[in-house]
Amino acid sequence: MRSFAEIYAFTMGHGIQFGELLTGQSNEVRMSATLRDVAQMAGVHTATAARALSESTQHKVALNTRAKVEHAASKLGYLAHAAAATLRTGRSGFVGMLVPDLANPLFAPMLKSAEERLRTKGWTILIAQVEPKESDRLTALRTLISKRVDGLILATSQSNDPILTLAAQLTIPTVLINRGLGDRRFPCVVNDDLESMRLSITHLKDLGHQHVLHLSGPLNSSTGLARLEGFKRWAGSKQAVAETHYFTRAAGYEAMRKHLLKSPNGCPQTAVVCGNDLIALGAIEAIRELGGQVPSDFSVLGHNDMPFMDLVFPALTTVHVHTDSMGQEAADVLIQRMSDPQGAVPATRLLHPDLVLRNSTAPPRSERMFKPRT
Amino acid sequence: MRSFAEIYAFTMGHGIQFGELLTGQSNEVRMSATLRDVAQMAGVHTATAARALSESTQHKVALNTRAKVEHAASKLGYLAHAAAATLRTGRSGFVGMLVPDLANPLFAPMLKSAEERLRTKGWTILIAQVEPKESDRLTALRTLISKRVDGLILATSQSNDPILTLAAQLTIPTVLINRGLGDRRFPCVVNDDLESMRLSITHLKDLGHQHVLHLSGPLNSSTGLARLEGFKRWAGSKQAVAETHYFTRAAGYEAMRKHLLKSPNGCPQTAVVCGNDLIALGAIEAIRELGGQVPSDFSVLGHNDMPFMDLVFPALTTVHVHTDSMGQEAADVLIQRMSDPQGAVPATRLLHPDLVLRNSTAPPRSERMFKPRT
DNA sequence: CAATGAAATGCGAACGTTCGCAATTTATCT
DNA sequence: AGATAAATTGCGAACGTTCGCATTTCATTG
Repeated sequence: MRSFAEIYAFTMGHGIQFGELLTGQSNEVRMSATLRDVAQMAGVHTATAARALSESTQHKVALNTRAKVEHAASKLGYLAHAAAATLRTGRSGFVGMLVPDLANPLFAPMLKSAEERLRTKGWTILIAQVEPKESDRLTALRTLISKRVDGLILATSQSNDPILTLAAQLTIPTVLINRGLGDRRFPCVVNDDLESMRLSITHLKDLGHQHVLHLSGPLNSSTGLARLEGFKRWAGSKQAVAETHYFTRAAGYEAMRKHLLKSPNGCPQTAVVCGNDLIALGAIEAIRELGGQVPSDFSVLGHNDMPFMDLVFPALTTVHVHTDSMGQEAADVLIQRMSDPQGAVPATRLLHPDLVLRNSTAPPRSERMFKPRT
Repeated sequence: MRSFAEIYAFTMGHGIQFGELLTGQSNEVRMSATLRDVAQMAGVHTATAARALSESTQHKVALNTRAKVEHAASKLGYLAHAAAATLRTGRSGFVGMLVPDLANPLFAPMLKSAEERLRTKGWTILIAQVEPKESDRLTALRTLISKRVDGLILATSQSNDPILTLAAQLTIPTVLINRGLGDRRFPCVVNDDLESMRLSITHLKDLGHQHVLHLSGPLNSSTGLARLEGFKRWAGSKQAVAETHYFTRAAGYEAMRKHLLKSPNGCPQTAVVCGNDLIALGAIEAIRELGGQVPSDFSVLGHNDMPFMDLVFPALTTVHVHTDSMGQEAADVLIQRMSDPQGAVPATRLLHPDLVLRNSTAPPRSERMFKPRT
């Protein structure tokens, strides 16, 4: 434990000065100096102290009073009580962010870049991870509302999600991220999934593939839906499609396995376009387990280009989604909406994806059918 | 846009009833019914309404008044104003979490599991990502303090971090996670890095390795330091060590490259024990670039077992750190401290790591020296 | 120097909740 | 029934900030 003197010298050097408030004995700081204390010490009224301390109002204060107040504030280690300000102003400085799964590496860059952007502008992120269960999602949202968030970033909305309705009703500035393309009520920041699929399918056609399977994600998610539409649009509606119920490795594994095992004559498809990278990883596992090789027996295409997809084996050909720009743009749009809630709802921002060629795609195999080993 | 009736029916079905408050015209909800509104509607005093609505006090209220109040509350879509409660009680229901880098996959599971645990107990996580810069870290912490967080989870502390001193001075319940082993002021939840190193070194010795290189992480982090100590302890202090200045792929690449190029007669080491998985991935890249193979020329051991380390090539032998239990335990300890701030500081919790054998380690090569291709 | 306007400060009420205490109602017991 | 205790409710102040408005101080000008 440092000595009192050391701590004092230390905090001084960082603009915090507890000296006057340390109770000599216990080395403990009085928890919170209030604005009144500061004002008293500076010999001014609380309102004046408040004005001196707030960026936006300090021009209304004489220079030397401001100095007095600032000195007192730092001497006392004054930190404004945010809750009191919130109560008075109605603004909290919070932005609520709802994500389905924090461990999903897809969301990390979004959260990171959004947080950065918002923090520099003075907002703090309240994070809420939400279950698939509808009532839980509503509860989570209500909690955030009761904290009086100034805005919301929703990365969790299924198509027709009740929480969207609630957010709309409460007229809280809201941005949908990675979901909800086409929702008229909110600005959205999404990847251009149609373009993604165009890139994917074009790539496969160039390689010579004729029969392609789409392992779509859950179709009650706007992402899953959009990618399926893109697939149909560019690959044609006669191509095979299997829905996975989650965007997970396990779901991809299951769906691929089931598909390979269901056709008695073997599988005609030579390539698999997946709703996301995790599904692709699962699909690769299933293919291997049933005696196939990637890419020689099946080309596998991922989607999103999560971290480390360049290091898996085989390095996954996938569509890079700019999740970092996504978080950033979402933050920007939200900041705009929070500053001017009356303004028109900004148009959806479509982010251009990039195809990343790696080693999980190749020309189709020569045999027409692939028969799984059993 | 849905019709008013639809929305009404919908929200009803989810326990929210805006009916009475929708201004017929604009379809807009009056932003917030207050406790006074609820009390008025129920024909009771605000205090009674408050008692009826709070879990902990509703036993003090007659059954039918409680019903009246609850009915009014749901009818009005009442949501308590958290800031007001905070102002009055001093409790915020917030836990602040400081992490160095949200995009680092190591922290995702910690955040996820901590959030889950805390949410079920009624806390909301305030997230703050902090720069390496000292003054920024202090600013971030001060922001959290001003929000009146009930507790702190710090995943960011370097050894001797000034923010620790600040947290200690303010006597805010605090838990260190993944860092800070041995700090007497706070409970810590950390991996047993000594044990990790024991497992790693034993494994390499069993394979027959004699000369081992340690690519340590930055030594101003307690993690880097602890692992280096473990390395020295189990491998002996005569073994080679190189410090990387960050826990990143790039830093691992640089350090490994530099090490391989610096010895004119070639490199005697046959195995590399890395401070974390990212460093290991970088090291592998460097080895490959200079004409080496993993594991035939060098065995490479990671640490942490981040997501997807089973899928990289070669699948990385590494030490699995139970980051999810870490988040959970940190949350539990913190909850305990928040409920009883006077209680004794709980002992450090050491989590047992597990060695995960995969394909990046093998018996040492036969040639004594490895000469990089230039 | 008085008059005028601008700049600086003071005043005090609100924001919505909770909590100790007092007052009231209801139940319990002799 | 009357007295006592217990359960229920009301009352009102406080938490710390901000903001409109009133007041004071200061500089400027005819």
